[in-house]
Amino acid sequence: MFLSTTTNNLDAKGRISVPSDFRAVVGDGGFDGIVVWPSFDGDYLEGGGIALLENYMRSLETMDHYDEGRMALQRAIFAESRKLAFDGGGRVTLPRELADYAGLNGTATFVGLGPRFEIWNSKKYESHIGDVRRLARENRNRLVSLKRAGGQA
Amino acid sequence: MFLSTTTNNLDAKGRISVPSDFRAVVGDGGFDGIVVWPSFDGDYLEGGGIALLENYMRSLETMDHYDEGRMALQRAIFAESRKLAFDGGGRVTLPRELADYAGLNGTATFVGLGPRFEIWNSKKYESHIGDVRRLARENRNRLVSLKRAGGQA
DNA sequence: TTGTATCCCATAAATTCCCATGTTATCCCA
DNA sequence: TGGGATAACATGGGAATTTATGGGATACAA
Repeated sequence: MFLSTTTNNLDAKGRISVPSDFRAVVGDGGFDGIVVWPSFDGDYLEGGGIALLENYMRSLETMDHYDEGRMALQRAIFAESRKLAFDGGGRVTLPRELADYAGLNGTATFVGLGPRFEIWNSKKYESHIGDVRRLARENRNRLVSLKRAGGQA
Repeated sequence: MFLSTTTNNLDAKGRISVPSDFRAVVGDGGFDGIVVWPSFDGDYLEGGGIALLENYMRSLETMDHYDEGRMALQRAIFAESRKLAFDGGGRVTLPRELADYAGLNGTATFVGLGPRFEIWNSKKYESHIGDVRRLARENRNRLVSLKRAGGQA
């Protein structure tokens, strides 16, 4: 599970350290790295381990072959995804088109969201997170009912 | 279940002993430690075992993927949480931003609340607990009716 | 060649691990 | 039911390891 938020440097070669917590999560799937694609919800990147993409593939298989949504998801996620391997220091090299899409320069912010994570321009994320906190507070009552449904600690 | 209230020292390295009762509770989920995040409700921290976050994750997955509130909750909870592993002595290192958020220095107070717990600035908690007692007294009748409706105790 | 992608090495800072110690709680046995 | 032995806990300090990060050197391709 991807947790927490970390801001790391993006160097002149396009390299960035993946937070060590995140590296520990993606140790499965036989690929030592992460998978990243441009979000279709905004100008940031989404990513996860290879296992996440395999899950997506399995759920797509349950959808109708000519379902518009299915095809859109396939194109938006699979076609746009890049496999990024870790170097000896736990970094990946972010292809320029991905960095450009998310407006990344100097630093980038990894945001853990449970099963997947996002990579944001650090400044944009800071201005975005305020709204998120407000919305979360407004929706807190829905989480309380989840707590009741959800078992032990 | 997290019970009782304990005040422990927060040392210069940001380390603090997790009460041994609490450590016994979080032995599940394959992670030997706790998860802590800043409360939505005030300047203190909330925490629990990794299993609590996994429940949140499962429950959020049952909600509509494009629900604004769902996404806000996901961002606010997972992105703000930190996994804190126990050291050999049963302590965790509290990241500076969490300690700052809760105004912790010198000591901190762990408050067991059943499925989760809170971490407070000890002084603040002492002044807070007075209000809590008053509220509990005012709501005593509601607890009695619960007892009649429910099972034991 | 020129830009790009890999790989290797170096280093400062942060984090984790390990050991020591005083204190408190628990156990055991006469 | 007194202790006294034993174990568990909270806590401090230092050593060892891991991280994050920068800078070459090398190989490849446009």
